Amino acid sequence: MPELPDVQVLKEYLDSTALHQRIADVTIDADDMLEDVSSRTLKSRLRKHSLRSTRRHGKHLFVEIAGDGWLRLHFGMTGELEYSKGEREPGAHVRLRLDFANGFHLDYRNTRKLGQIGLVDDVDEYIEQAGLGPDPLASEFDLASFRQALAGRRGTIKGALMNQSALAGIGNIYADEILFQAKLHPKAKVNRLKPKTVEQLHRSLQRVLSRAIEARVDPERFPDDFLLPHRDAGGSCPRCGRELQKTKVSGRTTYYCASDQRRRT
DNA sequence: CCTATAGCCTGACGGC
DNA sequence: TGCCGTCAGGCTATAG
Repeated sequence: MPELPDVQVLKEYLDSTALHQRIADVTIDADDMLEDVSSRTLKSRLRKHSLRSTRRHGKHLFVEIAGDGWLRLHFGMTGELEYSKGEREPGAHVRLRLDFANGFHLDYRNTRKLGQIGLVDDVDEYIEQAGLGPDPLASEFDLASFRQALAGRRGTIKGALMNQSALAGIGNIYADEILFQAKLHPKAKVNRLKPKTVEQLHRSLQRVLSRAIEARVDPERFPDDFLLPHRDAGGSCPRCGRELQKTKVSGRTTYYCASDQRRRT
């Protein structure tokens, strides 16, 4: 699930709950999800420190450990965070639990283990080294940056939007939504797009991501013209009412409106 | 540069 | 009820 808007909501959740408290204990059950760090090291880097701030880039959440370094969380398809109080043992899919001195704990849960937990010294360096593209919600991500991100690419626009080294943060779901809002066919070729289309796509992209965040990624609070709540077999287009098409683009299940998304340039 | 494919891991769902 | 195949919103490695 967690794409850029979801991770932003998780970031704000963490910001409003788990910062500035001493970590009394750390439980890890995620050996195969740990990225370049041992369970032991991670534990000792976290314990007795507190979390100071967070940053998000694309689908990655970085949590500053007072003292030094950053905890990097990637959520894969099934990752989530929960801050709560209680003595209960971590549930089956809790990969990381931070117990705070105030009796609360923060759980990073991930059913399918497709995410990652890591430690990085320098966030910008990590982004660079991981080859992540720009974050489309960063203030400096203007039309020129978007053009730059698409420059020299071929293939489908949907594939390009989901390519994390072109742009960081868009996944299958939001790619569909952005293309729907831009009234563009998901198989349109990137290098065939008219400047005007790229401009419109840039607007749709920013609008979709920020609206989703405003709605706290709750489909019930999405604008009425969003595709996402209808993105299911048998779902119909919120604009024209026709049944949505289901197909594969760049290997991913894709829903679109054959009538409203005819444009390919 | 691109695509398609398989694989990582687990749970939900539909068909029999 | 149980078993089995399929599929899922991430990402990588491989081959072409």
